[in-house]
Amino acid sequence: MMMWFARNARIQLIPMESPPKTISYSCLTTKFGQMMMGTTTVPFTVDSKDQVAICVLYFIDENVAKTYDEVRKRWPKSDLCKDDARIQLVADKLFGPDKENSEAIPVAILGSEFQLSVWRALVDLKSGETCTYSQLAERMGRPTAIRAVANAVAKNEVSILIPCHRIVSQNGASKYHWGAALKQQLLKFEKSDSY
DNA sequence: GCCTATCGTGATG
DNA sequence: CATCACGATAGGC
Repeated sequence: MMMWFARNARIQLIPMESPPKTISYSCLTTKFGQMMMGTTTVPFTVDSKDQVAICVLYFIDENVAKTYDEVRKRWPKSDLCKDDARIQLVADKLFGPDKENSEAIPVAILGSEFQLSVWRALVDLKSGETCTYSQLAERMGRPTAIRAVANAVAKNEVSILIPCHRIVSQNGASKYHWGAALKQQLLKFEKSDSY
């Protein structure tokens, strides 16, 4: 069985102040299909050393070229550098046996305060747990900003790691950037205890 | 099903 | 700046 990310992997969200200068990327084969991962380097908060953080994680739903174009379009000012070795290193940390007690996975994000708070709320959702857009809005203390929350959810660059698939609409309609079918698969898998 | 309230974004001038 | 159109929504009818 193809490896999948650890169920209770801890995600450390690191806000960026500007788009990454360079994004090192490569493709991965996962249980739910091919993905493209991109990383950048961000400064540690404690010392001045840099660390590698994931800033892009897209499903490749058609082909690599199309997904590359999506990344290119989202990050027009960043240099995209193919770097299989670096991505493999990160992937080895992310996938495999349950990493429940291991170190947090650094994820670099760029967005408004509102978007950051939505994404932080998403990361708090546990595997197998779902939440509606309106529940999320209420949790943020912005009960009427439902559409705004949905917009922010949709801007998530890092699928799976920021688990936007766990947000569902109140009548089960539930859209997803990479297709409602994949979203259902992910949810079913997370509820099935088949890690 | 259609209609409308709602609100952060991004585009546009 | 001001304005406008646009959603991965929800609720009323």
